[in-house]
Amino acid sequence: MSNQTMTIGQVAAAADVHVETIRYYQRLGLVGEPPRPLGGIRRYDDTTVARLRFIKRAQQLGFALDEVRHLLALEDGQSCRETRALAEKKLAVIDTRLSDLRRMQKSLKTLIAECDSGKRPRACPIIATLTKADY
Amino acid sequence: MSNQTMTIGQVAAAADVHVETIRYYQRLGLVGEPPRPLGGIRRYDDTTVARLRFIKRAQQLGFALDEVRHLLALEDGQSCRETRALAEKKLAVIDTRLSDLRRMQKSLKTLIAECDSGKRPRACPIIATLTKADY
DNA sequence: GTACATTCCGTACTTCACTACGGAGACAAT
DNA sequence: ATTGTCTCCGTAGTGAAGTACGGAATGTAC
Repeated sequence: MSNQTMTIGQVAAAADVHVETIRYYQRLGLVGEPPRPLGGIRRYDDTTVARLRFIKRAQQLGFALDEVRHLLALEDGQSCRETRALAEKKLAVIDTRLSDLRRMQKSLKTLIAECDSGKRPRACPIIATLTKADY
Repeated sequence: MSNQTMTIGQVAAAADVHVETIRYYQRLGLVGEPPRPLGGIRRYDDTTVARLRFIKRAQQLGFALDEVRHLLALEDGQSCRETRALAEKKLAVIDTRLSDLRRMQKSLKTLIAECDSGKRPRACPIIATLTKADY
């Protein structure tokens, strides 16, 4: 299963992305292009599938493709020192993202709770709150 | 201060957005366009500033402009229930995102710790870590 | 009353992450 | 060996959320 046997379409199906997306990532250099046998078709193995899944998950975590490129450099890089530094930078990004999201979560929870506690004023408290003071 | 006295530029400054953004929102129907006195300039009052701040905060909470349009439409109608539903949908998205990020944070922290303890395997385990887990 | 800043309005450009399209060549099944 | 599906490659279009540009009119300051 690890030898180059899959077509791009099979890789796409396995990673649950579109063929065109793979080709787009290849253009961006996020995914490699195996050599094309003269007058033939490129073949892939499951490391490409793994890479695509990685990209997908990183994206779901809110990383832009440009940042994913750096994450992938962790995998491709040889220098432990460099790898560590990158990992730490990404960790800081994640920490920031987490606290941003926690703030949003808290606001929304409060708003919903106010909605539920029948003691709401005339207007919807969500609207009222959003209309009011600066965060 | 509540009568139509401000120019679009003053409104923009007060709400901390660009003039062009206001005009863009006007095109989208998120912000109204006061009538233009013949051969004159439109004047705004601070309700427009409030509206722009509302849009900004809703965006910070993760609402897309299209959803903001919905929120604004509900502002006059009393359908708190609908607004609540919208907020709850956003909250669910944020919750998912948070747990994904926490997982990523944990992975990276582990990675960095392994780096420090010097017993890191030959290859960077990031892709292995993130690829294996079924998110 | 002239210089400079703003407004108005339309159109076009930007970035991100794809998605679609079109035509030629390749491969697999009948 | 013909049909049909895939692959390859380039270019172009999409949608979200603006941002930039340019020319004419209008407003303000000195």
